Amino acid sequence: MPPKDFISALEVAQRAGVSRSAVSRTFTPGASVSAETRRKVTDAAEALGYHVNELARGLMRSHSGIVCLIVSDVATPYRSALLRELTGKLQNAGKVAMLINTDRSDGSVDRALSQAIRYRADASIILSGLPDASIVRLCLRNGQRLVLINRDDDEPGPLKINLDDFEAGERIVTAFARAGCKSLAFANSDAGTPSLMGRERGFVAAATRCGLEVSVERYGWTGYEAGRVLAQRFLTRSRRPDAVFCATDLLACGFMDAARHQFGISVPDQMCIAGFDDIEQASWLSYGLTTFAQPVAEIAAKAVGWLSVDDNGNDNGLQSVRLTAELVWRTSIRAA
Amino acid sequence: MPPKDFISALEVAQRAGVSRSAVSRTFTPGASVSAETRRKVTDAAEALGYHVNELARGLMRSHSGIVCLIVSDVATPYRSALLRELTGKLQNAGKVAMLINTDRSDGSVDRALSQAIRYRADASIILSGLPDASIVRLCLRNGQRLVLINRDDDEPGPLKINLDDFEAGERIVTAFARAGCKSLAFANSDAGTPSLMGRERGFVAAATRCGLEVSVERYGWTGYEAGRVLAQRFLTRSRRPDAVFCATDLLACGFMDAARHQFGISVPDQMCIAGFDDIEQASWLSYGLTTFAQPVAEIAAKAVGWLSVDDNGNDNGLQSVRLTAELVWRTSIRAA
DNA sequence: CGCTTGTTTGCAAGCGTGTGCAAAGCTTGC
DNA sequence: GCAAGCTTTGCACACGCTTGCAAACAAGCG
Repeated sequence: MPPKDFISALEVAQRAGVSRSAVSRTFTPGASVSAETRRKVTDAAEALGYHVNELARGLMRSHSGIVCLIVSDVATPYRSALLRELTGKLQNAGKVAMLINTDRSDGSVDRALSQAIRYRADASIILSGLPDASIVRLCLRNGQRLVLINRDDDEPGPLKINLDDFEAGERIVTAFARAGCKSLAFANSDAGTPSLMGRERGFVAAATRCGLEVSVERYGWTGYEAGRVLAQRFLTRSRRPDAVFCATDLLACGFMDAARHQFGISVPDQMCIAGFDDIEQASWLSYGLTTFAQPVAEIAAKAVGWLSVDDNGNDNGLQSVRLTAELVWRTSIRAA
Repeated sequence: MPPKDFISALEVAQRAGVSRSAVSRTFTPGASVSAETRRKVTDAAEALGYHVNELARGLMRSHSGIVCLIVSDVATPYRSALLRELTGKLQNAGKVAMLINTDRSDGSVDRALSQAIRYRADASIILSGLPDASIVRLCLRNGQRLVLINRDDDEPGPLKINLDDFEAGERIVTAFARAGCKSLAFANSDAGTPSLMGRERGFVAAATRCGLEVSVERYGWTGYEAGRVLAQRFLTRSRRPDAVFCATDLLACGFMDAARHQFGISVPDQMCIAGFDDIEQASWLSYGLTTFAQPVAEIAAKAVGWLSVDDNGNDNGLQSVRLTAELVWRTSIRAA
């Protein structure tokens, strides 16, 4: 098999007996071509197996159609669900997703963004980490759009999509109180993300306001294993909490499993548990976790929608979106 | 903020007081540049915020550095784990991943591949679906490499990575037999994928060879819900199986949950269960699922490695790789 | 038929980069 | 001091496409 190069528009033009511009226009929506030549061109293209070279096209137009998704922990249920929504919606909008995995540590968000620039991405959507202010400015200066999801940053320019984490923390306190819980606990990771800390602050604020005992532990990454460790810490205390809010569903699953299988605690009879994210596993029979649902579809819709607003200068002022996480009731909190 | 276009090599050259070729060579590894000019160029580039335009570069060289990952059900644990490995390894190899989501039904793998062609991807890795033979040939003809993971196809050209599904099906039968199980069951999805069917065929072959009772049910997609439905079907029969092999861990989780919580069956005492994939949830305390581990890291390594072999014609004959799925023992099968 | 208006079409100038080629510069050895 | 050899540099072309511009053409109208 000879590594024959790709078919070019010129070859199509020659075969169709028209000029190169004609074939270009045929594949440019809204260009002026007669039905006759359009047919000749598409026939020739079909026969030759021609596909427009988006690289060359992106060189001429100033936009490439590429959108970078910058994300770590791709394999995590919440992240992958968001990824599914984003890629689906991006494709519907005629864009294509370039996935950059920032699992490796050192300043890799900045490296990811610089790669986005090298490929002249129209936009970048950041799901993990926080980029340096200087590179953010660089992106914006070159007309690259930027979306930050659940990463609070005050730099103006990027669109920031956040949840009502603080209020969620408050709301779950009243749910616990209504279930008759007296001694509350917050199980957090020590990642210190603004969203995680927001949930924590709202939770302890509401608890103290209600005169309820409340304590906090932070440990490790936001995964299942950390949940088990946190359970260990809380449940070996002399006085055990009877309600615990986990900053993440994964933490909650680990916590619940440890509580049940290692400490023989019955949920929700002896202890109420709530989580955050509403990952698929939260609805599994073994967990039945009452949790706050991340509106992933809505998040993705907002992000992609913002990318598609007209580029005619009017930035339409939108800088920040705040969505609410709905509490979905299952069986890990006693009925009132 | 003026949407000033990106900095080009020309501007860097002017500022550095050298020719444009010099700056091009500075950013081309292995090109001939003196230390003096290299310094001048990198300084100017730094000051101006210059980043090589990979689109233009890909136009000149015939390879773009882009590798397409074509996948459906991104949010599924096994798929997202594979995705994590692939993106990580691709980046280490200096490539960049373009993610194409084929969740939408109609012939979308073909559409995905045609997009890969339009962006002149160096290669495509297909995790889901099976492309049409004609478009496969088109890709190959243009020097695009193709990797099929767990999709058996006889078309020569692409690299095919598969597991020993049939043998795994056989091996689990002996595990069940050793645990004293008499009545075996295979819970499958009705997707009919070669890998799923391979497990099934190996399982029933070995079971009948051992003179054990065996029955098969197929239903729905390979997810948790289907597992629950399959449990319903098997466990409402007059004669219940005492060992069931689920084609997928997600099926197994659904099956186990239904068996325990809806039918009060104790696993593994009354019933042994095994799965396939070794997703993270399999190791969670609530499941402790004995299952075959997909060697995701190895799969990704093989795939990416194959993409990086020298392009100097010698296709090194490698067309097909067969990896073995190791059985990891947990607690869902009784000890011998 | 001539004039005006509107639609197609081809030409050619870019877009930002890599790279072969030859000129220029530097080093070395006699 | 000069020829030979090596390294560095600039020129100019190519890559495949879009698009402004003007020429060509078709149509409508008096």
